[in-house]
Amino acid sequence: MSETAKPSEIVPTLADVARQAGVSTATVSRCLNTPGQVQKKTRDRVMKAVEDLGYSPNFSAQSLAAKRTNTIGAIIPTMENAIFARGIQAVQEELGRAGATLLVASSAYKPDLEAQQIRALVSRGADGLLLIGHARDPAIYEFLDRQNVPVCVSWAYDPAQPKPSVGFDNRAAMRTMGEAVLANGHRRIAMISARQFDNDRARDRVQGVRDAMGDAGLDPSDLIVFETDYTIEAGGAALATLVASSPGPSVVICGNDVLAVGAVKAAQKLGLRVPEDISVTGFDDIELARVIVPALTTVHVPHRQMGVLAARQLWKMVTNRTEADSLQLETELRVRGSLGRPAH
Amino acid sequence: MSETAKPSEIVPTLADVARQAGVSTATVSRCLNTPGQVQKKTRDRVMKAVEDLGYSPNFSAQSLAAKRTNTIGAIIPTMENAIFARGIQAVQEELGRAGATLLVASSAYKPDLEAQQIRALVSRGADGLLLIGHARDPAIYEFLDRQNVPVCVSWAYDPAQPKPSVGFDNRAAMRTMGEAVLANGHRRIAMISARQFDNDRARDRVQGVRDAMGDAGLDPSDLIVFETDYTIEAGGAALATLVASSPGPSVVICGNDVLAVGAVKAAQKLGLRVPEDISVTGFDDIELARVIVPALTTVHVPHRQMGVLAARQLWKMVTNRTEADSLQLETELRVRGSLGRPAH
DNA sequence: CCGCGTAATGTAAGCGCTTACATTTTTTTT
DNA sequence: AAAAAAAATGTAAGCGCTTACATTACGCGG
Repeated sequence: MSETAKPSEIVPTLADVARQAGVSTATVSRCLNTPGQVQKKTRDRVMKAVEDLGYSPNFSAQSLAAKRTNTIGAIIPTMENAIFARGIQAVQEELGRAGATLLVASSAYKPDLEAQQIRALVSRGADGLLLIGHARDPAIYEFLDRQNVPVCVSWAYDPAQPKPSVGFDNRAAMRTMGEAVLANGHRRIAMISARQFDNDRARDRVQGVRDAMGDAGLDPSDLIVFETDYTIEAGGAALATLVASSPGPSVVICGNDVLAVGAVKAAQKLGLRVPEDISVTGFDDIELARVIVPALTTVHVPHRQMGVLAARQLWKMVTNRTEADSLQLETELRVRGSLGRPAH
Repeated sequence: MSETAKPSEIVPTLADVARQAGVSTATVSRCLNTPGQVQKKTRDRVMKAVEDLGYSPNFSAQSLAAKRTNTIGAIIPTMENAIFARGIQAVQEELGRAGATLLVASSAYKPDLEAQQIRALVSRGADGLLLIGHARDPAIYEFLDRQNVPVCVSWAYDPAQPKPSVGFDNRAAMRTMGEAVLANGHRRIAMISARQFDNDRARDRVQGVRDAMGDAGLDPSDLIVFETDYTIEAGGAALATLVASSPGPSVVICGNDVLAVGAVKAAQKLGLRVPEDISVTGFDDIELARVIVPALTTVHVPHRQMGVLAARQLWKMVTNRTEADSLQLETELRVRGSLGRPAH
């Protein structure tokens, strides 16, 4: 059935449908887009022709003519972390409800790759863009403004930033975690984080822990921060390095659950019991956090809800051509087995 | 910086660049697409104009005129399972190397949603489509043939099917698992699977276990199959149901790792030790499989490699406008702690 | 310095659709 | 039943780009 497709078979166009139905192309177009405007009898005839010919509109032509694509672009750091996968799935569903399509690209946490993807999505006619975190080259925002493409930032919340954001306060969330850690009596605190330089969320999370330390009368600069990639292996390697130092930390606060899982596994492999010998905490509350033993103490983030709200906000910006407000979501500390009191 | 964008700011077009550089639009187009054809001096002038104006080509116009989008569409069942996320990430990277873009949609394992997404991607001008598994309404393949859109199937391998596939033999892979289970002495075998009706991979995996049973002189129809969704919760619920039956199974073979993780967790919650009281196996070998204790005995699938090969194959079909061959990948049984000998 | 072949550039015809505006048909009003 | 208003349909001008073909510029042998 799928020999080298017959080159004679030509894909039908609007004009073909119009001819077949004996109407003008305008009428066919209206049947498809604003069916209310055309008489039932005509419409039926047109729809039959559409059916018979197996017509399917050409998206490029459509958006070229209409100057609208009903498409939203999203660029996430990676598809391999469940938090983005889940959030973006929610965005997709919500946009689908509104009749829009989502185009997803991933940047592998690389700013220049992200810039490239942004250009690609814009040139594809994305009506709006969903970006993760505020931090990026101002030139990008200028470009976006010039192209008139509305942007909504997510996975972060900061109304002071130029672009509206739908997300949570990473710093405050991690401060809560820091407080819980301190309340357990920990004083030798280390942190495994993503690179802070080009990742504002990572930066905020580190700052949150420092805030908690400062509030407790400790010197925030005592916090040991180890920067690495967001992978299980990297988390494990980081933990190994940290415990090898002296004095080793009694708790390792991880920038996300993936790192934390790596850390727990590595600790156990080194013969350390979690949390008796060393405590570990995460961030995000992905499935992994509850599968691992002990379960991770972590910060629960409502990823799906965030996706839904971000989608709505962005779509509002696109359809009304107005700026939207920032929206803050609540996170919640989930205390589970991986956090205990220090040994001595 | 991003007040309601000034409506006066107009997005520059090819013609604007041409005017600014004092050349024709054809020359500008050539500078961008086939720079070799234009003299260095002219090219520099044009590139400067492009830069100055911040010009970025309009994708719709481009593909409308060129009848080519350099875009591949992929429809996966879900983004929430790491196996697809990872494989698709590899596809994306490989296509990127070839200068193509990947558009991803997910169908939530729903055939009608998948059909809709296929139409959407085709009308967006996807030059080719990557689909998961062979099983779908023949009308869809007819539509695709009519539209001249090459298709490559992945996550499955069956050269007898009309469309070329890049993947592995689900049936043979699961037969290997069945053999390992039998070799451990299990005779009361249950399986938790996805719906077989519209999922050929699930069907093949069940069949694989039956094959192994038949070979061992057992009655393949003795296999108890419980069909449910591919989620941790569903896997747990399924296990609870299975162990409540009498005689309970001594091993539960799961259609994938996600189900298996749910099953292990549920068994442990019921006070059953894995594998002493009950064995559990998975399929895919995702990260979760090694994080859980005991680690899952599972079938390792080279997802990234599969993605890379599928991408190449598909791109070859698109650029050469020819059919490509099917490619078979090897899977490998990974025996870990979750599979043991039955209690008695 | 002419004529020729080749390389560089320009001209203009679409690609398939939407939509403002013009025209025709139907319905409503008086 | 004619006039006015409203609804349905048609006409045709683009949308921003690519590309076949036409034209011009350039380099070189004779």
